[in-house]
Amino acid sequence: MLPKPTDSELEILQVLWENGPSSVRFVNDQLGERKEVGYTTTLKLLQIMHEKGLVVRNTDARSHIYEAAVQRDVTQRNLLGTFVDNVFSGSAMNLVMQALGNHKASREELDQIKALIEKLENEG
Amino acid sequence: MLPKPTDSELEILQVLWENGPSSVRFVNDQLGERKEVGYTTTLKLLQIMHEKGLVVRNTDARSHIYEAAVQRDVTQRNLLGTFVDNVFSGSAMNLVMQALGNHKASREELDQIKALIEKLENEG
DNA sequence: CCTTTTCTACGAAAATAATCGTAGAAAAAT
DNA sequence: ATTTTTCTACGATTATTTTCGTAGAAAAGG
Repeated sequence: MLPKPTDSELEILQVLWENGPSSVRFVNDQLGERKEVGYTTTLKLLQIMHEKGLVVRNTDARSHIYEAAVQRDVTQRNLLGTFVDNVFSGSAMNLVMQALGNHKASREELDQIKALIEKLENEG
Repeated sequence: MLPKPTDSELEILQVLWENGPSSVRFVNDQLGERKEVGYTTTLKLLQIMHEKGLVVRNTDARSHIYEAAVQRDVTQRNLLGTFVDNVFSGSAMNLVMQALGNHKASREELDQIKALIEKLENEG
């Protein structure tokens, strides 16, 4: 089983998920738009993530190209699971209620959710 | 602004939220039901949490009584906020869909959510 | 060519979190 | 009364995460 990405690793994964295979330079530039971060810091993190198996890389060219080795939705699901356990004592419904109640949802979003619920009702 | 509780601190807060003001011994016993943890570890954590302002304590008796200084739902809301940012790029709806789709929700739970949605629709 | 820039690798420091050992006081047990 | 148990305080250690400096090779620029 792959280890859980840390917060910093997650920031990098977001970049890779949204932009596909990328060089260290590119990832670092993307991160740099939100907060200052040293180049070798990003490099080191990507190397660690490579050791962990969170990313794969192509070292043909001098500047290596990194790519996410874990799927976005799978990772989100895993992290969501432990988050629900830690913060909501395992009650996903509790979390949903909290998220819905707090977020200003648009009509379209609410409709989406209603559709999903009906689908679930017809399955179960 | 109070600092965000760490994972271990959160475990302790769960105990305090569910049982009200408690001694170190009681908290430690509760935690001990799920995993082995040294008494002084729990003590130390509670002392740190006290410094941070996450708990208040009564030191009248020899064994001090600790109480959560942060509300459960407020804390959950805060943590949910940063979690949504970190893992779901800020999209709470995305998280809700993921949570709903993945969780085996009971009919009662689904009804609850539908009711909440309708309430939201009538407000917005 | 020679200089400057751009890489990777590696190690280590800094920051944060978690765990525990020991000492000494107070209370409880015998 | 003496021993044993139960506390707190405090410091230190360990583990984990994050950050960065330096060295040396490769590429690019002049």
